[in-house]
Amino acid sequence: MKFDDKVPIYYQIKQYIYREIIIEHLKPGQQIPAVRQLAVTLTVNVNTIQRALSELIDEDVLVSKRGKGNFVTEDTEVLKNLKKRTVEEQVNNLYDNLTALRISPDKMLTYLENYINSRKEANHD
Amino acid sequence: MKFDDKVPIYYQIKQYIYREIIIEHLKPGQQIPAVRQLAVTLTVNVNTIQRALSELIDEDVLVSKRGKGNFVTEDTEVLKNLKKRTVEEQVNNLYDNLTALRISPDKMLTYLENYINSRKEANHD
Amino acid sequence: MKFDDKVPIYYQIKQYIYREIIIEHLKPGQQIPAVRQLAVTLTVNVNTIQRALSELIDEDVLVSKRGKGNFVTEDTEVLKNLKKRTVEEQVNNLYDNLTALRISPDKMLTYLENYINSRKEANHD
Amino acid sequence: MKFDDKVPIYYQIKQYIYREIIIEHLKPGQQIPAVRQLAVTLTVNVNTIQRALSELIDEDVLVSKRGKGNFVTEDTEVLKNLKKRTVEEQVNNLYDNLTALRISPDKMLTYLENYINSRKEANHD
DNA sequence: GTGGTCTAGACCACA
DNA sequence: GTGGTCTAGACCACA
Repeated sequence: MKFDDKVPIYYQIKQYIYREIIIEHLKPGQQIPAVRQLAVTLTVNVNTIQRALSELIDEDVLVSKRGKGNFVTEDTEVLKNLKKRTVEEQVNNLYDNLTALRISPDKMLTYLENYINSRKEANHD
Repeated sequence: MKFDDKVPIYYQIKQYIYREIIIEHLKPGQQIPAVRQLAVTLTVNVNTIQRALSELIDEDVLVSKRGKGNFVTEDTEVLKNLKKRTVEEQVNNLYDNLTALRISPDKMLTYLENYINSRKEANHD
Repeated sequence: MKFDDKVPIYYQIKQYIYREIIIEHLKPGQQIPAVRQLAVTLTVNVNTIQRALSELIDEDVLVSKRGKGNFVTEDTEVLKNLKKRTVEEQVNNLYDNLTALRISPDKMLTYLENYINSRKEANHD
Repeated sequence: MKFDDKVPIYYQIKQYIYREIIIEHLKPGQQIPAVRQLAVTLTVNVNTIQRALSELIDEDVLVSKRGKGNFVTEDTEVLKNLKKRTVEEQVNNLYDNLTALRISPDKMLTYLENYINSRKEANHD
């Protein structure tokens, strides 16, 4: 996995796990890979993984069982919020950043449409 | 100014200056505030400002004139690209992040529309 | 049983057994539940129970009889000390911790009285 | 400083800093010793200090200023709660633990009084 | 085997 | 100088 060196790695790992849960690569109640396994997969130090996980545990997204491993929560409320919060954050971000560039909401939609179309074409190559 | 403590401050200052130029708060050829002035305005250390500026000079967005100060470039090519690149980056970001969440382009547009509408209502309060 | 995850579980199990003996849920000379039974009751691994028990045996609080099981000691001296030591530890703890907060002995008593009264009221709900 | 090896060191450091703030060895708004200084004073690794501090920052008990250092909060609300919460926790603890030993509230008070008296005498030696 | 904690040491952003 | 992050490696509690 490639990391953006402008943002802490542990933070990017959190985002990665959010995504894996949201798209149900990691299902509710499922055990996530062992800390040492993740460290290898993501080519990152065990402590960095630990830091990400311990924040996810604090947020009740993961549940830690002593000596057994870490598991995705089964709390559907938490899971629903997770998706909602994550998507909203993205959209909110775009909106704020483009507004700061004095781009009107209408233009934002146009930009996004155009971008989507350009990607479609690119995929036809 | 508030900074996100997950991203280097000098980097956020660069973004800030990009914005000021794009929305023409800082016009082509205009002298930008003195380093010490910026440091006070942004409540940030002089070294941090320097780092941001020197990268902007490397990118030809700013031009440094010995003993006079720093100026926004007058190269219209650079300026046009600056805006285009900045906007595209934002849209690209949203697209990639929502795609990673398995959200279709159509749904992205819907999310953005809904968000825009919710903001309009909020502003009527 | 719920465990405080800041303290080793085997240690908390020791405390639990001390309590059961002090309040005579486990009587002098009585056989205590089998290791596997305790493991189920406390939802804890057998090894963890073993570790707690072997320390209790070392302390002469429990007596192990080959092939028969583990028994509460009948040594009244040991039992009397057990209670005394356990209570004293608690009181000593409170005293030390509050003294470290510069709270006078008089105030400690007041705090305890107030707390007891607040609990009484809570129980009337 | 001596640490109890039954409880994580970072946790004991948190308690230590709570105490220092409550007894105003560390005053509101005051800068606390540098991380590396604390590491030396408490003969503990820098990372262990960091872990304790970052939790205290999360709890708004400390405020971190980039490149400057860490400071005791000036939020009087937080500080008042800190003392209240800390004392209550202690008393609550004693109450629960002695109740589990089937000791009545009245007896608790007697035990505490006796203990206080025994300490007074000890000090006369 | 699994996670939790700690250490020694390094490098970086920021003041 | 000050804190934040990361690494390599160790040891321990628990399953």
